[in-house]
Amino acid sequence: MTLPRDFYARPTLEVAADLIGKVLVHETARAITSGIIVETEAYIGESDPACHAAPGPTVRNAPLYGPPGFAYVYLNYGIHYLVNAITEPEGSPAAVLIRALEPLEGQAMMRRRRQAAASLSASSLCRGPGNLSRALGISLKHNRSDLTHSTLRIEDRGLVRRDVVWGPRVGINVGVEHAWRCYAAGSEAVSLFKPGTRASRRRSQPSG
DNA sequence: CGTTCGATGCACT
DNA sequence: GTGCATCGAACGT
Repeated sequence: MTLPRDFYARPTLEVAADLIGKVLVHETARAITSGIIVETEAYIGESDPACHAAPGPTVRNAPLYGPPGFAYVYLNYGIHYLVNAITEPEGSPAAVLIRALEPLEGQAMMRRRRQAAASLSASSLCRGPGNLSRALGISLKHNRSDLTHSTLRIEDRGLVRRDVVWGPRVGINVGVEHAWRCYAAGSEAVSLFKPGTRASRRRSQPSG
């Protein structure tokens, strides 16, 4: 079943944990692509410096202030679309970023959309927030779409509950003190899975 | 194996 | 004009 709105109208950390093991689905005329959510991050309120609501309401971050259960999609680094699910009651700006999926349906279409080499493993197809958007064909036009009533949705398929691990959010330089990243223990589809390689990436600081 | 850096577009100042 | 909630190629060990 598709997750109802009250699933999202809760504290963001609860939603972030409960989304692990649910299924993100994008249905088009051509194909259904879907995957099991194995990694999320919470972005909570104007006091969270890494949250897009930190500067207060703007045109861009308006979906964060809207009702829960809607998608907040935006372009990052000019290249990647990032998918969030709006949480908490309307007026309380918060969201969960979906960072990685284990591919379920439509793997052939995912490979086509990503123009992936045949050697690319299935667990790499939707590893990372930019990659999963590309594999599922999600773009800016999905911003503000209703995750409870649209071709882009999140379903509960009654899959076995996963062990969930919390850690610091990645890819940001502020708000690092919060352990608001959450992932399924042992999943190879989780981003930065290989210890010591991808995990050690850091943004270089301009030196004076 | 580890780390660095360019691509690329838009919101915000 | 600046700085991103990223990715992967390229380079140095």
